[in-house]
Amino acid sequence: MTTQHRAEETRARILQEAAACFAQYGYDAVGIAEICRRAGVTKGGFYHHFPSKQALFLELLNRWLGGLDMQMEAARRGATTIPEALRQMASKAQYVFEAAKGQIPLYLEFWSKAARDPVVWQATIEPYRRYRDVFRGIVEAGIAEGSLQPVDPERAAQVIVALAVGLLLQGMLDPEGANWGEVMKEGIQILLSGLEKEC
Amino acid sequence: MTTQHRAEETRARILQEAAACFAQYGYDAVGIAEICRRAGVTKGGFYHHFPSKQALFLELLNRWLGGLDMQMEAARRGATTIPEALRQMASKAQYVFEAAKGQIPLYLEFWSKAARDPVVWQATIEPYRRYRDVFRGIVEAGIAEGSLQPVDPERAAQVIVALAVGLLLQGMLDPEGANWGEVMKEGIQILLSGLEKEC
DNA sequence: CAATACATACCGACCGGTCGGTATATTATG
DNA sequence: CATAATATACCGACCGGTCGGTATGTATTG
Repeated sequence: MTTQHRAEETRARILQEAAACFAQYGYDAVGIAEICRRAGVTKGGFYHHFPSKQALFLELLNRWLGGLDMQMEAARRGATTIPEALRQMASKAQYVFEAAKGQIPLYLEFWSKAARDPVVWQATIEPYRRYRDVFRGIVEAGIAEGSLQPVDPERAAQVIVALAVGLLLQGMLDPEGANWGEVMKEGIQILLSGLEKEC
Repeated sequence: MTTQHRAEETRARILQEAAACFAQYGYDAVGIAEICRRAGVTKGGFYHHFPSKQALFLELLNRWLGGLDMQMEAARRGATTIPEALRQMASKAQYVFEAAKGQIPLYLEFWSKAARDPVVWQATIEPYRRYRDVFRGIVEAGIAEGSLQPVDPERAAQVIVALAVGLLLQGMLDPEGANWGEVMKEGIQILLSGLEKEC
């Protein structure tokens, strides 16, 4: 096996263990030493792969956001009408919830840091605005194709994003409190009842 | 001035400055020393009033939650029909957003800690479940009085809370990105369009 | 004088990051 | 093909500094 490949594996192990540590204890609470211990590397090895603790954190953030992007793209492409697309996204969300079970605290960690650190903020706010724009485009398309009522697309998009984010948070605080994927579908359903043109 | 009164003022100053510090820098990033400096007290003084940093944090949390309770109670009492009550709460939210402007990161800090610390979690989850129950009761009442469609009250309540929480988060990440109070009203409006019985 | 409300001085643990060094793989050279 | 030169991957001791918390002193008040 090439050293290059081995290095990639080490790097991946660090990322994986770091994600677990951050999710469990929080960014500040977990030290580099602990991550190194769990990943089977020493501090020297760690700082060979990452210039700082924050850089490691940012890489985790970007990987997560990249995954979300792909999920959303796929859901939209696979649908014919706009309400259909939204419903499919809601269904996808169920899978996201399932996959993200113990990791949601990590996402909360992202947001918490974003509120303070300008660099993290930039990395967070940019895709978040992208999502809002995507949904605004979707709502606009829905209005154009006549399947949605002529609401303010910007506002509607904000509401949709808010619903998704809010459910993520509830899922974090009370993971066993409900089938959050189902609640997401129900929520989108209620929103669509108010948005769809068919009364 | 009595010493008792002076002590209360010192205590209040510590709480106030601590809230500002936590909101600005985050729980972990700000040290006791900084809070003391800004409050014009020394460490000895601080630990005379609070047994620990976490105790201070919990007191701030409880004060915030208590305030929310009162706002919601008032909104419900002042309305005749259920949709009316929800709309009024949405309007109140606008005021909450305004008042909480720079403090929302602090609330995020609460949630972030709640995901980890069992004590903070208990203090957070309990009123949060209370809110969900309140909204479930409201939706049930709305169905009973015939102003809302017969949806699952539990789910509807979860959706409402999710919307509120999500908007809080958006308001934190991008305070100047929108008039979040207005978006809240719009969101409740859309939800009600889907929930109200009038088609 | 007793109790309250602070101030001062200090402790020990810990943490992010650095640095000199080593072992192994890769490449260049003769 | 052998070997020298270099780059990569990683080690682990160490450092400056910070932080939550404590022990003890002192001034004020009832």
